[in-house]
Amino acid sequence: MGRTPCCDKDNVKRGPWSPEEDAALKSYLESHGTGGNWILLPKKAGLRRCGKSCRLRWLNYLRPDIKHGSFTEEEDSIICSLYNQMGSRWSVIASHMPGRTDNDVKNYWNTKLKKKLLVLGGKVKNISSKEREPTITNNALFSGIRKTEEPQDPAFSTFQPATLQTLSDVNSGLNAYNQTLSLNPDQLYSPKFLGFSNFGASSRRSFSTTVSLSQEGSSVSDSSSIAGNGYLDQDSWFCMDYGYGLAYDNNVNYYGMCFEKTTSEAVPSGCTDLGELFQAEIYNY
DNA sequence: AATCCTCACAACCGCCGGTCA
DNA sequence: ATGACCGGCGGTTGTGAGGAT
Repeated sequence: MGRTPCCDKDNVKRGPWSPEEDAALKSYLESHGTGGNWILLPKKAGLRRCGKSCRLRWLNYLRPDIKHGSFTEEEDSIICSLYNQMGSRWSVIASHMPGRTDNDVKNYWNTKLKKKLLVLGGKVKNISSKEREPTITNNALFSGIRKTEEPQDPAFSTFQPATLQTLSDVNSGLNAYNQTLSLNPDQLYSPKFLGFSNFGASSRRSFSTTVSLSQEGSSVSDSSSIAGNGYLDQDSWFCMDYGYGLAYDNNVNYYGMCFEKTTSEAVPSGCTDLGELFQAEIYNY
């Protein structure tokens, strides 16, 4: 026994809404509201549509406060960061972006952002403290990681499945990190994550980046103080919280950040949660 | 010009949780 | 306590436009 359907599927119109239907729905809602019942609404409004369909059309398209048009880089960063924190809770993510609907955000993620980010080939799994074994490479954790496209840069054609070690056994210090991570306050959207930008440029890798950090990752917030020349070349690593990141340059060429091996070298001073810190290799996407 | 392919986005489907009789 | 109903949500599919061949 399934649930009773919300409407008679044989007698309702489906598919794209016509301008006339839009006008009828909008007119009715503006003068009467929903009346607390979407199921009865189409009949009252003279529409041969399912109530759910009316609700969706209104919420996702007809509502006056809907923002149409392209997503901004700021919105990109918000989506990526919140997705990193909470996963596919699109309605919650959309609630942080006035004028955007959960459907908008979901579609945008699925059609654009995910492709740009999924160099990882899958969502990065969180690692419990139990799974963290200092200095032990844990291939299994990242067995699913792979590039989704051949790298543009021949230098990265030898991509190997990612491996991972924690940094929990390394000493604190600055010497391993000779790249500048300039913190851009404009990208600080939430206490729960930070934006790093303006890595500077090498001849091959010019980009700024927004790195999503979990709450614990706030411990790396002073990474901007890392001494360096502002350049990140193809062999460079940088330290970030567990998660994944989005990087893009001024031409909106996206890079993925693949968490990979760690080093016995030091992490920046101020990184207090070493168990959460890994290194990421950056790949062209 | 015709066909195929890709992409973006709108729309649908089915499940879940809250509410209420 | 139970079941029906409804709204909300996330996953998935459908559709049309535009580009490539």
